[in-house]
Amino acid sequence: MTQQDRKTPTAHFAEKLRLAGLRPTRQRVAIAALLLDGRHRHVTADSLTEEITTAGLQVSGGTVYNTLNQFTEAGLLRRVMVHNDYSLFDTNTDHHHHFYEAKNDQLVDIPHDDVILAQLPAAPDGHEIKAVDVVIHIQSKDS
Amino acid sequence: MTQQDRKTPTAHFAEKLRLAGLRPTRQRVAIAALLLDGRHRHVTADSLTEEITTAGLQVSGGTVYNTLNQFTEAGLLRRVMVHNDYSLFDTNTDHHHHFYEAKNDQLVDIPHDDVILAQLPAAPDGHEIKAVDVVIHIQSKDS
DNA sequence: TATCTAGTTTAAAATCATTCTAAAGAGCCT
DNA sequence: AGGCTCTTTAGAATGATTTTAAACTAGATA
Repeated sequence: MTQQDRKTPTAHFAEKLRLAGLRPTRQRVAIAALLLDGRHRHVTADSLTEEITTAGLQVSGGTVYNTLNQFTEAGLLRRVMVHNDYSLFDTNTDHHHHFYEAKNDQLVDIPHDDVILAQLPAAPDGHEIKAVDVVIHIQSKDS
Repeated sequence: MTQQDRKTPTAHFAEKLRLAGLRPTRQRVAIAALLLDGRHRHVTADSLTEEITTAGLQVSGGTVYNTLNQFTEAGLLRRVMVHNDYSLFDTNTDHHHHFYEAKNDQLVDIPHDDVILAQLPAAPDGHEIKAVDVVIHIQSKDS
């Protein structure tokens, strides 16, 4: 982040959205400021709504869902698939994998280098590989 | 499958359910006969209901869901996580991975040996690895 | 075989995340 | 400022899944 960015944080995120092909509306900039600040974490529509409220902001429920989907579509967020109960989004879009503990619905990042895929199958004819997701399901030893 | 199994298919599946700790009710045996015959495929609550109907059987919707969950819990089926729209179950519980094409919601098995994980991280303290799922997202080259 | 009881099934209602709707509002180009 | 399109909004709608309470059944026991 440059000094100029620090002076006008809103402009920084607005620009980021523009680059992603998204019109920087008040709501999108606000959500971008919360989610795209570089911190790596996992959010849900619900947890994000809570953050927004806590921050004293106001965004309708539908818009929270729309924004989360649009950010994901634009590559600003990444959807993580570990269960079917609700959607999880990862603010870290770099290539990395996850530990998942079902019991506590806990998701933990695994550094990129800690998983080595020595061999992958070729994609079926006419197809190409877009992404490889590794989810390591774990559980408490005493359970 | 032994010759005796062939003579009394119902008894075969009833036994299988008992071994899994599930009381072999009419409904569970019927569903087991459809899903646990050794064929490897992916089903949803919906597609299973259709199969049941086609077979001229009758099982309530709630029971289809319950049974799918119980079979999964018992290790007779495996839940596959590729999207949040509805649950997918794999009749192949052996260790293997998947190709997934989001556009057509198409899931394809990858033979066990075609993926080699040369290195895995240690599970977080106090935890152990229960399963490792690899999903390779693919897409049509011309899209 | 009749009886009992805990576990199951059922249809219907309830839940809950998510999407859709139509109307009001806001970027942004000229 | 004007205008056109994209967004937001509140609320309704959707749809998969779970829950409910009552009717039923597998399997053990007498």
